[in-house]
Amino acid sequence: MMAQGVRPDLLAALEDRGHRLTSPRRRVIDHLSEKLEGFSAEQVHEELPDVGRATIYRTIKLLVEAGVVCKLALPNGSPKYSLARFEHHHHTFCIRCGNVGEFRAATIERIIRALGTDIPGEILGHRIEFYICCEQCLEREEA
Amino acid sequence: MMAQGVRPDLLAALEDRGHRLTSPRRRVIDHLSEKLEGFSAEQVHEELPDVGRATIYRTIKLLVEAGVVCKLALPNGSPKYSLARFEHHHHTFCIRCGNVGEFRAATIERIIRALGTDIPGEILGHRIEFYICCEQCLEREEA
DNA sequence: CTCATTGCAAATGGTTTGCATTGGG
DNA sequence: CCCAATGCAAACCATTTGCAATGAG
Repeated sequence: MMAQGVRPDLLAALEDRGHRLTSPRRRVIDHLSEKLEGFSAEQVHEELPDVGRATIYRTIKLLVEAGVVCKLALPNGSPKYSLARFEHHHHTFCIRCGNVGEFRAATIERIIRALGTDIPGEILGHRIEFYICCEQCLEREEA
Repeated sequence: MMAQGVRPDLLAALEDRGHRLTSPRRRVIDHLSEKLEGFSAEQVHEELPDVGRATIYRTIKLLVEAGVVCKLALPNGSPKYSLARFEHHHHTFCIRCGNVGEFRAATIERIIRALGTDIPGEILGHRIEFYICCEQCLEREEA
């Protein structure tokens, strides 16, 4: 796993909204910047034991509000988060290892717009999730 | 709201799986049978005060496992449930009143199958949710 | 200097569980 | 009769909040 430095959009998310760049927040952002996969709030707390639990939850919430981190509600278990890579996208969730991925598909958006007639009321947003067995887990299975 | 009697599929869901048709369970099923819209477990508990909270949660869980009730995880707030009306379907969630609806769209399924190539790994399932302002709320707004 | 932010610990809230009692088959 | 199911209360667990202390700008 290669370090790529702090993600500038995470820092900007706080600065642009007038939040202070305190050292606990910087620690959280530095840590999340390395994340290539989905994570839970509690997991981040375990990985950064000397940042207060409340601060971790509060910082993640700020990042979600700013749109640079996505919150994924799962049918069971606590919510998973992931760094937003694309402007608008959907998620994949590996039911084996729990990793959250991201994908964008213009096709889907077009269909969904056409689908408006099937839906009673005004469509304000949508969410699409794919439950998958990811490539790594498939490989692991073959081995 | 017109009573339509107990939904036979809810009763069958318990019988077929070897669960007893006790009177608390029958109370829950009778009550849910009248539900035209989404509900939360806690809401059912309020509406049936003399059925133990634990029994309500346990019964709903049985019905979800049997596939006759759907569990809808929302990005915030507790899960909502709804009676399953179609074999395979997706949900609409009104962000004003919180009502959960159901719709089926064969088109979507076809597209999704074609989309497999965009997704790394094996697709095992999917979920689509629409966040809407439902017709009732739109009307209410106009008034 | 001042006020946003922190960190702890306590509170919260929905859900689950342990266990003695009950009642369906 | 017997074991599954109940109901209460306590336990759980992730998340939130109150509040005094702290530190960024």
